Amino acid sequence: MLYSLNKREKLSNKQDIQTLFSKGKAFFVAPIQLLVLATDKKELNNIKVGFAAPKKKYPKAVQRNRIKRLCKEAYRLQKDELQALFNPKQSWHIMVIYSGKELLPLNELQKALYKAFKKASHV
RNA sequence: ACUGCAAGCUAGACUAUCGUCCCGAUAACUAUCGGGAAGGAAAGUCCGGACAGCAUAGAGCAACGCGGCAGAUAAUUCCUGCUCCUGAGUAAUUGGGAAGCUAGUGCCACAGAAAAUAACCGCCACGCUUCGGCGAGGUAAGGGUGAAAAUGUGCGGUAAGAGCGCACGAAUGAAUAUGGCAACAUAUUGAUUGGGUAAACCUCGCGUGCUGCAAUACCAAAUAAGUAAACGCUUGAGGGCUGCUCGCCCAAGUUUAUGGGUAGGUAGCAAGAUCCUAACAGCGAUGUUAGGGCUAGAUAAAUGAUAGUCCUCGACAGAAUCCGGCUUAUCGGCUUGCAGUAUUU
RNA sequence: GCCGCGUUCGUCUAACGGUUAGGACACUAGGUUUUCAUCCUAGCAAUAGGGGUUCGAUUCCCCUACGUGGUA
Repeated sequence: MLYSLNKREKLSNKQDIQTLFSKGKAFFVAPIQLLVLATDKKELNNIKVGFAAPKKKYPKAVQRNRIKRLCKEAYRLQKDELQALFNPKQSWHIMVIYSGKELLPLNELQKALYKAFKKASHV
């Protein structure tokens, strides 16, 4: 339970993603770009996350899968600390987009993700 | 042993911890247990099918594809084997293609007399002559151009020449015999010889109805109302109807713009032209029989991370309806057969 | 996923199967000018890659690579 990341904690509605991309606020820290949107929907988990990699920078499916897996792992291992940064009264939709030129190893990716979340939570 | 050619196989292994998706059971709303979880190309979408929807009285045209023979298959233009032509290679082997220019039309730049009913310079006899040639013919041996110039060489023949005749060849299609299921090959006979190009238009033969799982079916919601314009109401607008035409059927409203609105779920969807092993038939593609297995099924989309050990230190790369082929990418490793070179026996 | 279209100098483009692949802008050199700009002259520079048909391919055919559009 502590380190889990299953279907309920991921963005799974097509319309939610559309509104997130059109109305969400964007933050850029190092290789990671975040899209954050506060919603009024009442759900069990207060944070829903999605992961993405741009097709223009990574044309091969293997590369995109690799990026998304590493990002998921980095989020999963420090989920409690990241979730504590956001207001638990609202529910949040967050999209994590990796737009760096080269792949980072996992421990550096964790630090970068934490920095990005911290910046987004301040605003 | 080295270099190469062809065919095929493989695509790091194991342990521990945390985590993802699906199925089943127990719980009952998020847990536990058990089972399963990417490829040889999953890729490109170049072909062929399955499956689904729509269409289909019938006829013609158009469009597209293919074109040696036989086999194999659910099916094909792919595949397998063979025949012929041609390019590469010392060879094993391998790339390309194969109906019809004697149905018609077009094109063949530059050069050259002429690029297709051949005659510029030549050669030849005849007539005239002011002896320089001129006229009306015959001829295609010689000349140079070009990618290509009217079957090559020799002898005979002739005014000069010419397949005009002969000998030896070349090419084409025909008949007969032999071999082969056939394409075709070999031999003999007699015949003919006026270019190339159909991956030029085209002709002949054969094949193809169209669209594609974002197909399609069901549930829920919606496609509304209003306004404006055009055409029409049996003298037929429009639709069925698809590339077009004929033809057939239905027909009183139809089309466009504006306006405002939907896009969620379930099935399709994983037991099949199925996979593995063995035997048999066949040169092979492939087929038959026996035994065993159930082996991904998501919908923002699942296989990862960390630590350790070993080795040859790990390439290209990620399923989205499913199969058969082709093509392309690929670090290496292994097996079999064959060719060439060198050495030894 | 399925179905189409395209690729020519650094950029935008032209071409009947037949020249040394043409033009404009840009770049380089020279000239004109006291100098710069304008103008004039010359130069540089391309058929996406591979194979085939043909006497000869930018053009015709096949394969590959890349780009791009449609389809809810």
